Formats: sequence, structure tokens, C-alpha cells
Amino acid sequence: MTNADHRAPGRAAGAAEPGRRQLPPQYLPGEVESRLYQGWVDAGYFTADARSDAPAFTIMIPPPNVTGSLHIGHALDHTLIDTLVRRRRMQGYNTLWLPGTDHAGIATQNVVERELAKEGLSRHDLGREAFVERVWQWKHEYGGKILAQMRRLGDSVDWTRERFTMDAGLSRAVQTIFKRLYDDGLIYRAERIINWCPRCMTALSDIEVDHSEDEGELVSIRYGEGDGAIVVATTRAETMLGDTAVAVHPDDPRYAHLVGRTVELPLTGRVIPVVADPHVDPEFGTGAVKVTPAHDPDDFEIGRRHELPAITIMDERGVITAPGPFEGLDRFEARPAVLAALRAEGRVVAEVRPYVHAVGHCGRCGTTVEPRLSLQWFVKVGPLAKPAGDAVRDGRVRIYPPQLAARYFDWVDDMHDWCISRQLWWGHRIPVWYGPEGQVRCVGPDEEPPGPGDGWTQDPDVLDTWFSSALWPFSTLGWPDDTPDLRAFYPTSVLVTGYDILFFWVARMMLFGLYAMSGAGPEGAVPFRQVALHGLVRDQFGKKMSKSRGNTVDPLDWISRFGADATRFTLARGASPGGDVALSEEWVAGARNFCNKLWNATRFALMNGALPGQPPGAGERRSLSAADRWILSRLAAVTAEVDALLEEFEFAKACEALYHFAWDELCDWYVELAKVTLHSGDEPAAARTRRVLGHVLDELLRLIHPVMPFVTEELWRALTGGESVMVAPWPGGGLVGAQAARAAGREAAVADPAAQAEIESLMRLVTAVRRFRADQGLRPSQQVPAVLSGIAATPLAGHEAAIRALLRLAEPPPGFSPSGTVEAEGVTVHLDTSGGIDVAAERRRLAKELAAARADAEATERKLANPSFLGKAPPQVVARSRERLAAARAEMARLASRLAALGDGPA
RNA sequence: GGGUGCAUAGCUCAGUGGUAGAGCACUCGCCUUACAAGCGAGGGGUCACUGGUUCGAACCCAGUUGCGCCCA
Repeated sequence: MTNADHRAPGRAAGAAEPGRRQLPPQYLPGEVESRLYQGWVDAGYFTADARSDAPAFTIMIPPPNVTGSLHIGHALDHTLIDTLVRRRRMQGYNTLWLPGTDHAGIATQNVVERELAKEGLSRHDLGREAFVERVWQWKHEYGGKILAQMRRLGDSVDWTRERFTMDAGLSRAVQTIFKRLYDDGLIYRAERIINWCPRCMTALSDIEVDHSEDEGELVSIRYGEGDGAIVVATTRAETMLGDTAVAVHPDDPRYAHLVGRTVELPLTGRVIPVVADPHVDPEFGTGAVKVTPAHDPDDFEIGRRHELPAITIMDERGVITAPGPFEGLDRFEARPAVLAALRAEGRVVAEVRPYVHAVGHCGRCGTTVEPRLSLQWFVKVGPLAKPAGDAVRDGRVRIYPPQLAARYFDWVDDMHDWCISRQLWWGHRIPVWYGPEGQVRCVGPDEEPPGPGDGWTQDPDVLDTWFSSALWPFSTLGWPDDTPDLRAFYPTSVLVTGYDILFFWVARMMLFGLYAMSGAGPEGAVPFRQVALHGLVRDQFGKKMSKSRGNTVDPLDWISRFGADATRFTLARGASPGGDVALSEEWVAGARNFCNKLWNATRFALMNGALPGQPPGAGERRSLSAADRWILSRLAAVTAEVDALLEEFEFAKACEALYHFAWDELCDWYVELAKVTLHSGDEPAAARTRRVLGHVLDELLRLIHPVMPFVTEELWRALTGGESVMVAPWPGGGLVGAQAARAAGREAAVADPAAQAEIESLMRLVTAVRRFRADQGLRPSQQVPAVLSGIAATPLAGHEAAIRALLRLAEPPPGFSPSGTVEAEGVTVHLDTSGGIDVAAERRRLAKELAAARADAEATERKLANPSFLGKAPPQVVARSRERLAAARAEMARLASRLAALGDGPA
């Protein structure tokens, strides 16, 4: 068989087989991706089976905000999840990745209110019922955007089980758990200082407030007169209108004489007491603080301890309501106005400006949060938090990376009660009714609420969106009913999400999962067995992505331009447990190139009749070439490595291992060596190599498939004619011990250190000669006559043909006279460079290598001359040093003699 | 203010005590029929600083500086 037979298009051995075909020379992702995804859905590959006997593997999507679109953070999260899910599916698990969205109370209400505003309407113009109806309309029309975008990324989610937190079933779950918590005394209503957003007009929980260091002012104000005067410092002068005391530390001698007396509050004429409270920091400011119980959480506590009145001076929009000249001013207008009035009275003692201090902002809209005294609903978290901490402490739930567990404990072990009521219309309405006589009734899902005719009214507020998200791992499976899905898929296997929502969501799922599912026992109640936390997406300089910086990446743009696989690979390749992921367009282009590399490797295989499937078995192993045995050995090692890394959520390392194997080993060396065999005319050897090449590619495509599903599917089908790589067995360990053991056994059987050493030696020799050729300015394509001497005595004896082919060395003509030589691996290569060699270049090269060898030898000599080293270092380390020294000296001798020889020759 | 992490090549990052690695970027040479989205070769690092432990430190310890994150 000649070369032309193999290379002619359409004549490759596999071309005629069903399902196999020739490929164009470049991978064009757009066409492939759109075709494949719907095919997977239609084939039912994504659909889980609650009646399956196979062990379940369940991941719940961190439900994206229904108003949202797919941003790069989702793309990262989904890439990692899909990688885990696809691998488990190939391993034979009954795999469920459940998709859905949350109703995002504040965000969604804001979106629809903005729409209404364009029509000149407010939600109050519509009324509650019509407004909520309008939000549902909006949801039906626009709410599916992100779900459609997930298809483009390739997410293998079970679309038949899509859920939304406001679905009837999930709402029933919300009402059920509310009722249970209420009846257990774990939900209560109380008047407290909460975080209030005057723009969103609702309460927020503590963790929905972002603190930032902002520039403000610190003003010292004198209250009272003469020796009864006291100076307080504040950043919020306007709140003095609501002051009901001045507090000092009980041990502060400066103020001891004032404690128990009163001062007159300026501008108001109100007389307020001076109280002693250990909470006051004598070091801060003047050591005396104004106390505004209705507008500061710390002051509220002081007020409680001293039974002070709490005077609310602002309405829910942040507008001053205290009667007087400031009434009707916004809080930020009131501050300078109050200060001006105080200044006019000569009461401002000092002003520090700018004064940097921590200010809370609404996590949703950025508005400065106003601490506000109001009646709200709370979850009493103490009794729930203890089991949530214990589940991680005793290993029922494992957090990756483990060091982030510390942050989890810090929070969960010292958790404040959770404010769950929101003054919104869009959300799960609090199922509590108030009767005409002041009765309070919490209504369960199967109970009839009291009729409005009897004078009962339902609480107007809705629940925090996170309250329903906290039920997500089981509400999505049909809880509170005992459904087949709940039995099959709870507890979920892994939760994959960013460390930034460890508190918002992860911890709260733990609280509610352990509470609601406590009937399932300690092992069965946890919402997930593993928590894999990833980081944030950053730009190529490690900066956070933000619209204001202008460094954001739109994943859909990348998918369009580079392909979903390239986008996914770029994300996965950067993802180590808990680590942030840096991205740049250059890197995604590199990933796109990798797709193309795989494409062309498969194209080469198809052109050359590669046969996928099982490689030659143990009996035939001895007849395989060293290259064949080497690549099989490497494949087994990489398979085991990737398998283990993915178990540990080491996506970056797994990707790197695959990239290196595919590109640097398979493509750069094995394919080149295979060409030699395929063209050698040794048909039995060529046939064996076709099988090895086909097998290695087959398995490699399977290994890469979880990360890059599209290109691998297209190539795998072309190569094997199989139905889908999605449902092909995973090459590593399977779901049962026997299969895992078999994989390990196979690796051991295939491992071939001798072949590995041989090929690595070949690589070093080839590289050394290529270096010489490059130094000498020989074109890569130029055939150079050469003689290899000494090769027979080395392990490379059988590789002369391959070495000649890789180096483009021609047989020496009669009367061959070499003009240069290269020594490496015990082989001397004499080359005829046709017209003398560049002695200066050769001398530079040799001198450089000699200097390196000398430095190495000297450093090692110093080490070996040290008696302490010889006495205390482990013997194998000493032995290794001796070997190193011997090798360095041999290299020096070789290089010195080469240099000497050159010195004798033409300069 | 409390806690915590990081500092290694131009950039992003691996590297758990035995003489420093990857990807991308960079330089040079190549259209060598799988792939120019490619091939071959090459250059590039006082491992933040100071001190300590050790035969030996990028790695362990202490301190310093700088940056980041979480919580308040």
C-alpha cells in the first residue's frame, strides 16, 4: 500500500463505514452546536428516571434570577456543573441536573415597576392583584431568556423538570415550612431596627447590605450649656432630631458628674438624660455619643437597656417627618440643613471632613441603607444553625476547598435572626391572618384561610426570596409530598456555586434542609453531600469584572465568536477549588485553537483509517511499536489522573492534563511517529497503529467530552459511527467498585515504563538535532543527508527510520562527507549541511551549554564537598547528587571536545 | 476594628524541604498535504523584603512591606 492510497480523500479505510465521514479542515462551532443540542434533548439523554436502579447523581442549579441573562459568572458555574454531570452520566449514574429560576422579589418588582412608569403608572394605580398579574405576564414573556441561553452553553439539564420558585408546588413548600417553623416557635414577629432601603421601600436582611468605606463627615456638637454641656460626635447630624439620650461609658471620669443629669437637645428644646452604658467606646470621638434608638441598631439596644423612648423622625422614603423647619426634607438634604442651624447656634465644635467610615448600601440598588424601626417577621436561627454547623463538622457535608468551611462556621455559629418579611407585592405572601380582635393565625397549605367577611386580613408582606431558595433542593422534587423524585434524588450530590453566596444560599439551604427533612435521619436530611465552591470571574489582570470598568465578558459573544466549547474550556481551565478565574480574549482564542487541534487530529485519523474501539490486547502487546505502547501507557496514566482530579473538583488541573496529553504528546509526537509506521509499507504494523490511534482518540474524546461537549460529540460520531459520546462509557472509573478496579487494573497492565523511556530518549535526540538545524539556519523542509553512528548500541536502535523521518534526514549519497555532528542519547548524527556550517553559531550554542553544565557541576561539587550533607542527607539524595555530578562532568567533557574540534576547523 | 488569604517569567497561575514549571504573550525560522486557529527552535525569574530553623528553604517559623477578601 502506498502513501497515496492512504491520503487520497475518500479512500481512507473508515470512510465507507456508516456514520463516518471526512471532515473539513477547520472546526466551525456555530453550525455544529446548534444542530447537536436539540438532538440531545430529543434523544432524552438529559432526562432523569426516578425509577432507575442506578445510583442517583443530583445537582440543583443555583437558580438564576428570572429577570437575568446569562453572564460570565453563570457560564463558569454551569460549565463546572455540566462537566461533573456529564462525567457521572457516562459513568452510568442516574443523573439529574435540575434547571429553574427564582422569582427575585425586589429585582422583578423593580423591572415591572419601571415598565409601568413608562406608562405613567405606579403599582398602586393597578392595585396588588393586577400588579402581580402583570408580573406574571412579564415572567411568561421575558422570564425564559436565561434558560434559552443555557442551551447555547450546552447545559445538560433535565428540561422536563424545570422549576420556578413561584410555581404552585414550590409555593406550597414555602407555606408548609413557614407553618411548621411558626408552630415550632422559630418564626416570630417583632419591632426591631432593620435595614431599610428607601428606594426599594422594603426591609433587607443583614447580608443583603453591602458595606463600603465612604467619605462622610464627623461633626462634634455641643449639647447643653455651661458645666452641664457635653459634646457628641456624629456622622449623621440629622438624626439628632430623634435623640432621646446622650450616653457615656460608666467608667469615664470625664463624664461621671453628668451621668443621671439631663441636657437640652438643641433645635428641639427636648430635655434628654445622660446615661452610662458599657457599650460606649470612650476612645471614639469625645467619648460621649448621641442616642437615637429609632435610627441606629446600637442605639436601639442602649435605648432598650435604659428604657428610652424611640422617636422615628423619617418616613419610609427617608424624608424627615419630625415637626419643624426640617420636615419634608430628604435625609441627605436635612443633614446640611440641620448642621447649618446648629452652626448658627454656635453648637458645632469641630468638623472632620472628609471622614471615611463604613456605610451600608442596598445589595440590590446601591442606595444607602437606612436603619429603621419597624415591625417585621424573623426566623429564630439559633436552634436551626447548630445542626447546620454540625453537619459540616461531622463530615456529612463536605466543603471544597476545606478552608472555606471556616468561613461557613464563623457565620453559622454566630448567626443573627433572619429578617424574612419584605414590603413587596411580588413573592410568597406571608400566610398569617389578623383577626378583628387582634387574633393572629398562621395558615397551613391545606387549611382554609379566614374569610375577609369576618374582618380578617392577611399580612401584606411577602417573604425574602432566599426563604424560598433555601427550600430549592427539595421543593423542586415535590416536597412536602413524598414523591418518587424526592426519594430518588434527595439528598442531592453536589452543590456547585460561588463562595460569594455561601451565606445567602448555601447556609440557608442547610438550615432548612436539615429542619424539613429531619425525618430522613442524619444522613438523609442534608441537602447535599458536597459543596464545591468556585470563585469570581476576573479579567486578564485579575481585576473584578464590572460594567463601570468596562472589562466584562459576555459569554454569548464568546460563544458566537469562539464556540461554546472554547468558552467552557477557558472557564474550566482557570477553575481551581475556591479560586477566582481570570479570563481574556487571547485565552479563549487559545481554547478555540485547541478545539481545532482535536478536530484535525481526528481528521488525520479518519484520513488514515484509524479504527476506534479496543486496542490490541495483552497477547498482541509485544508486537506493538514502542510508540504505540508509549501512547497507550500515557493514555492510561492521564485517564487515571483526570479521573482523580475531577473527583476533587480540580478542573484546572484536569483540563491542563488533557490539553498537554492531546497536544504535546498525541499530536506532536504520536501522530508524527504513526505517520512513519502508516507509510512504512509494513501493513501489519500499520494496522496495529490504526487501532491504537483510533482507540486513543476514542477515549480521549470521551475524557474531554464533559468539558467540551460539542466538538467531542461531532468528532466522536465521525470517528466511531456511534450514537453519542454523551452515553459512551467513561474511560476512567465507573460507578461501582468493580468497574473502578478494572480501570485501575487496566492502567497497571498498560503502563509501560520501558516504552516510555525509549520514546523520551527519542524525543531528546530529535530535539537536539532540530536545535542544531535551527542554529544552522537549515529550513525545516530541507532534506539533509546524514549518517547515524552508535545507534545500534542504544535503545533507539529500532527507531532510525522514525528519527530520519522526523528530522528529514536523507540517506547519505556515495562519497558522503559530513560538515557537522550532533551527539545526544549516545548517538552521533553526522550531517552534510551542504556548504559548511556556521561555526560561530555552533560555538555560541556549545559555549552556552558548557557554561550551564559547568555551573551545574560546580554547584553539585560544593554540595558533595559538605560533610554535613553527606552525613545528614538521605542516601538516595546523596546518590542522586553523585549521578548529577557525573552526568554534568560527562557533558562538560563532550562539549569541550566538540569546541576543541571546532577550534581546529575553519573559523 | 476583628478575621483571613495572597505575593513565583510581561500577564494569569501550578509548584508541601533536594538546583524553578505551564498556558498565553515575546524572538527567530518555516505554507514540512491533519491543523498557519499551524510546525520547529529560542529568550525570559534575587520565587516581595529581613531574619531564623535546617546539611539543604520558593516551600517551615518570626517580623516587615504591599495587595485582596470576609465580617463589624
